[in-house]
Amino acid sequence: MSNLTILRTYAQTNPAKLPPSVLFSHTTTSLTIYDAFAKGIFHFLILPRVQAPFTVSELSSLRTLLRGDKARAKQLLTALNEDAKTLRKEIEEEMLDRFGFTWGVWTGFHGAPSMEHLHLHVLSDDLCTERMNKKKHYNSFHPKLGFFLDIDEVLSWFDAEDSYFSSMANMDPRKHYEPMLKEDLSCWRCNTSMKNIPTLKAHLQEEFDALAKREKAKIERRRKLEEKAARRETDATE
DNA sequence: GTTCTAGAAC
DNA sequence: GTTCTAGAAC
Repeated sequence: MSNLTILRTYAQTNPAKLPPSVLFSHTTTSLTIYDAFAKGIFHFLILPRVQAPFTVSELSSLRTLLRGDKARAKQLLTALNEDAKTLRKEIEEEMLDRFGFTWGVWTGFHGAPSMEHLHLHVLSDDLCTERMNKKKHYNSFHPKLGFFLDIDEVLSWFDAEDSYFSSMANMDPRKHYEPMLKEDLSCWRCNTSMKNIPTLKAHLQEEFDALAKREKAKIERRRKLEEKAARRETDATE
């Protein structure tokens, strides 16, 4: 099976036949799969299943979708966005269970995707997993570079002027998006420039650890306050 | 995606 | 000398 079209194959397969190592969940219109090369601790892809009136080729990428019927595209993206909201809640529950706090989860498309078939990334913003090894991996998710297209931003194009919408829909991936992957490395949280990937990853890990500490302390403070309030309540009724 | 490697950076 | 990147080949 070709790597470039594996997502297309999944999108055309009966979900019951997909292995649990691939499939996380599905609905009548979409599949949520684990990203095989997770760049965040949590990293999923939501794919639209191939169903009329959509054709395989219209669902090839965000670009092909946006260049097709506009109303239909908006409806499909809105549905994917709803699936993503549900998924984000599930991710946050698991974050609390496994890590004791929650952190950011991003939802968006790559401007120049490397695989066929529309796929919406839903990933946690830690970005220093084992699979994060190359500048282009990191830059493809950097929220300030423009390669990663947040779904809310994409949906906002539908409410903009037609000329703007069509300019975004017709953007040349090779000319517009691909050069962004070569930008210098910088921390997306604090903007500090980083000389290479190992340095960046160590820095991101520090940022993450500091965030974990702050967030857990916040949760603990809240818990203590609630405990105190509950105690006062009991005292008052005694 | 991975592996290999030349050359740059340190 | 070692670490790291980036491009080519697969």
